[in-house]
Amino acid sequence: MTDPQDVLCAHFDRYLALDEAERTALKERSRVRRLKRRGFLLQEGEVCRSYAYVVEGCLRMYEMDAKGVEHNLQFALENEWIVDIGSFHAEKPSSLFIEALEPSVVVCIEHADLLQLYTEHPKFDRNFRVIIEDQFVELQQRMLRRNASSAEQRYAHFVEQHPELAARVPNVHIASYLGVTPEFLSRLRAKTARPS
Amino acid sequence: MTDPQDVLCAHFDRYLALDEAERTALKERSRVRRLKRRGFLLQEGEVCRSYAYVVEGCLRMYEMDAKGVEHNLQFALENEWIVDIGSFHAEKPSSLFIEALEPSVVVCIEHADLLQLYTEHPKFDRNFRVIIEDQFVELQQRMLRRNASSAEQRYAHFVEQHPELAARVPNVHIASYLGVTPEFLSRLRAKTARPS
DNA sequence: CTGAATCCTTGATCTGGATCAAGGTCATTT
DNA sequence: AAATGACCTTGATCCAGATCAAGGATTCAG
Repeated sequence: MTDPQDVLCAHFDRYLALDEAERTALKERSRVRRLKRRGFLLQEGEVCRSYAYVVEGCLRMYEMDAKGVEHNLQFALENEWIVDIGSFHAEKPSSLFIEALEPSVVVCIEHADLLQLYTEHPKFDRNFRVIIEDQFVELQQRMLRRNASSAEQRYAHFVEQHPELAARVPNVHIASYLGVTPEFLSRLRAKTARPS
Repeated sequence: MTDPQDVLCAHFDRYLALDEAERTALKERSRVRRLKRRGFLLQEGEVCRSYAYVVEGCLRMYEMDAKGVEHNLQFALENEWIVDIGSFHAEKPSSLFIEALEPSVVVCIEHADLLQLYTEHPKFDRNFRVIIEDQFVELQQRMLRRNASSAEQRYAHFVEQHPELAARVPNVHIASYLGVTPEFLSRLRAKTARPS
């Protein structure tokens, strides 16, 4: 049960549980990858070839702007998915990077394999639909917060909702995710820690 | 072919085309609603009961904050979907409003009906998965722009990508969607219109 | 053990965009 | 034909957060 692919199967069982055939197909059509800290799963200009499920570790997906500044779009901890869906489906070059923040283990499904899974076992259509819907809802709420709340409120909310990330990920990356500079986040932290 | 439900069927044909049985099921399980300008499809506190496809008109989805300020999350023109997916699937009260900005015609699918469609015709799982994926990718890009670009750049991009909306929707709403005040958007417009 | 990344912090200053206030133009209602 | 309200604009002022600059604390490679 510590086998990465079994972990992935168990993950799907939290949605519409898989039967034996689906489980086998999933294992055949996925593969385990290990990344060292700072290793890239995707770099700007490449096509995003795999839909990745994190079994262990922590990754981030970000874009680099014209000035070389990075903007974090998403983190993925254990049991979360990470992929540039646009690039993956269109098989077009991505503008994003996916980097491991810790030594990580992911289970990858490539484009052709996922299509096979979809057509041979429609349950995957269903499960991936639900997975994406959940991510979509979260992203919508994040967008609303970005427009409706101050940096201070956004940071407080982040720490409350993602204590795990707040503890494991450097503040520079959290700042970028929240849309503020690391300096300003540092000041916010100083303020809320000791409102003496 | 000017029948709203036929328009909806035609829309699905752009993904995995529907067969006769699916088409019939879809028509049975959806219903047409007409909204006058300023009419609400959803109000804060209600459960979002319908997945809505816009056949004619224009709607917006927004949240109202503690100070009574509105924050636009999404617009929907002809051939676009609008729904609070979180509320819809969990059948929990929404914090959002969906309002018609023009007299509009929408085709609505209610929760129980959509579940029926999903289980009786797995193709709907597929099609709705793809529809959501596309919306998700757009929202991700919007999130990145929100963090990486200035208000001026975001507005320019909006006008370029959504000339239709820029023409049909009052600037107050565009400002809110972009995350700036109407006053500031007005100044941006004045600047770019005549850099004399 | 040592130099060099990373990461965090703090200060001084600057600015994009908010806020407050007022006036102007239409369109819709009565 | 007023009158209300929706929408846009412009000015004056203010502030949240950026930028620039420097220093300290860990961690890590050689």
